[in-house]
Amino acid sequence: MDLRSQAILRAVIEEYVTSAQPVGSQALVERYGLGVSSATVRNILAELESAGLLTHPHTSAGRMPTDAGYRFYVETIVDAAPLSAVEQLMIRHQFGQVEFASEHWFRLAATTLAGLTRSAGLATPAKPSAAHIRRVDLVAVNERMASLILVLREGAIKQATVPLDEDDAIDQATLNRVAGLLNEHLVDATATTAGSTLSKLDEGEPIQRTARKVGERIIRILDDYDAAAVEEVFSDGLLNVMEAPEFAQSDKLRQVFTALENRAYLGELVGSVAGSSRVRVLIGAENPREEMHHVSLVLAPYGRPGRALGVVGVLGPTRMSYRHAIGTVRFVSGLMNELVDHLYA
Amino acid sequence: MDLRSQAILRAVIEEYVTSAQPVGSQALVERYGLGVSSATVRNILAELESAGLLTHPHTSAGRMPTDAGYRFYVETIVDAAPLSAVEQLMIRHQFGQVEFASEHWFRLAATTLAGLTRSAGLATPAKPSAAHIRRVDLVAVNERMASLILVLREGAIKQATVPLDEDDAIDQATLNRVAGLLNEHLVDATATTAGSTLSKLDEGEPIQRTARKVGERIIRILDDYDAAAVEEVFSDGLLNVMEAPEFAQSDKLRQVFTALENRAYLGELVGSVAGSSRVRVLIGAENPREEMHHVSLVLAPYGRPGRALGVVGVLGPTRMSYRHAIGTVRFVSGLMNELVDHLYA
DNA sequence: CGTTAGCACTCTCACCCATCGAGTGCTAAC
DNA sequence: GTTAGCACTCGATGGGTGAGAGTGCTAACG
Repeated sequence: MDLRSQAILRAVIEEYVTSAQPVGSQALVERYGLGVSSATVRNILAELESAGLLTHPHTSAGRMPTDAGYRFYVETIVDAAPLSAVEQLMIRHQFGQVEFASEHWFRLAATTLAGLTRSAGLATPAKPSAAHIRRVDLVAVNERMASLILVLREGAIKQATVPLDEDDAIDQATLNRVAGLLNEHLVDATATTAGSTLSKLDEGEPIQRTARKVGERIIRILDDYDAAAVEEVFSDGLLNVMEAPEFAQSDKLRQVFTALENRAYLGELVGSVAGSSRVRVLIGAENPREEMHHVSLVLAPYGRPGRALGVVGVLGPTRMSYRHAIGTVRFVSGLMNELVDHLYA
Repeated sequence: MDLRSQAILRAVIEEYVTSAQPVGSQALVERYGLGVSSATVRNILAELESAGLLTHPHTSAGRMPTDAGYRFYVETIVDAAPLSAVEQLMIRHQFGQVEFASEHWFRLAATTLAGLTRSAGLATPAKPSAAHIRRVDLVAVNERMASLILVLREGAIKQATVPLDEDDAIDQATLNRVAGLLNEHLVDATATTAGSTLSKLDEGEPIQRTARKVGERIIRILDDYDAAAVEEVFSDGLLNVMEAPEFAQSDKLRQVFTALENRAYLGELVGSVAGSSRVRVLIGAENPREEMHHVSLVLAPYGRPGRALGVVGVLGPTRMSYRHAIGTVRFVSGLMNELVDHLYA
């Protein structure tokens, strides 16, 4: 496609993104220094339309981009707009303020994305392919119950109660010895390796027997953690999307919200992105989900392939600033990469 | 007010709650066996209107309740509708499925309320007036940093990193001794009592010196926890509210959502409810917040007065089924009471 | 041959107006 | 006190109209 046509397509898209109104040939000539008359622009607009990149809501209206138009724009016309140094610094600072645990970061990522793009921010926690034990702790609750606290290398903390029999060790001092034993043997273990380690414990010895019982509970927790699909998707700034004029009659948006509540769908989405290592853009009807045909997603994975993977991204109207969104998502996913790396360093 | 008028007010409200349309005298006579003609009903409707309990959108339209009408209905005409035994059992079962920690319960409470009332469910965690230490644990991260894990009796787990100097104890074995010392002295302490206990430690002895340093960090965590306003308000089912026809043009609802994002406002709300021990109903313009004039809140506190207090509730259009909402909120707050009691038993 | 001016044409939007019907409020009779 | 009857009000609906925006086409231009 010739360069002038590209410039005009770009102008149409960028005008439409800000105004949310179909763009006429006149307006283009006036607002963008194209150096040609409106008639010429009209000819080109007609070509772009027959190429499927623009449409017409009706004969006497201006042009607006199609999904294919946005796709072409994203892939060939513009590059992502990187964040300014100031913005980058501010975001890094914010991440420095929260506790050092992946459980907290992903929420902040969603909030940050929402604020920067004035769209909805989405993020999932970095889910490890197999969680590793970092620390085991036992606290006596009463004569029949202990509270188990399990710290994972991934930054998560899990808590559970373990019932104890009469022949188990039940006072805090003994529980401390049990926990000591478990820490000695299970640090850095996963669900799989923990199993074989435990089987070596001596059933005859009381401390070891209790340790084994607790260990089995630990394995159940790890299994649950590993097996859970998308454990949680945090979203923020859905309000921003509500403010877009195309969603004034909230019908379309309600469908989007409903789709977002569907765990299975989110799981698919995350899965589809996790493979690649780049920012993925899903424009309108490119999304297999019918309800999402009026919105676009800009998603990127973060974390360590094969270890822990999460996804961050932005959801907005198809009429969104892809340049800005892609740049922002790229930066945030990069930052999350760094953070997760620290957990494994 | 005479009984027949009450019956008619009740009929208007219950009809309006389901139909969302102004109710005419004819419809009332047909659908509710009132035993009088529509003309008589009209006379009474006019009285109810001059009493301020009903309005008119315009001359030739039916009647709809005012906020005062709903208020009268809630206070004198109907009682709360208790949940069926089956529903109660199902809910109890669900709460049995999640981990035993107040941090999880309040989310489930919001989700449950949303589902049962088909409105938005709100819940805050039970915030203790002063958090109590239940367990301290230290894990070596590297030569310069330890990870501090603090378990509170209230069910919360806090994590922080503690920087260590050269002259501190830094290997895991030593950290275990430090943690042991802290557990020995600080279990059941609050921020206040922990301070005086720590000051008794001997600065000359290395283990005790490190313990003191960690202890100071612990106090900071406790202070933050105690001082935090409403730490979190979890809401679920905002979509249910979006589906109400009065919010078809999403403008009003957007204001509500914006108000809900305001922490300070939520703090006020929670504070206002925490005092009483009953279900509190805030109907439309009774709410001091202008943005909330088109919605109603049904709130109830839970927890132990003077110890840990949280709030659960429902947000819906003023045109909501108060009977059902009040019954449901009452049950859920009662259930949460039981659960929190277990933490202190 | 690409570019441009001119112009007829199309379609939406906003506005007006008449009609319709639901529901009221009043009056007079029961 | 209750009811039938009736005039009246006011929103909703639908058709008609004019203005305006923007197109597509044609013919002239460099």
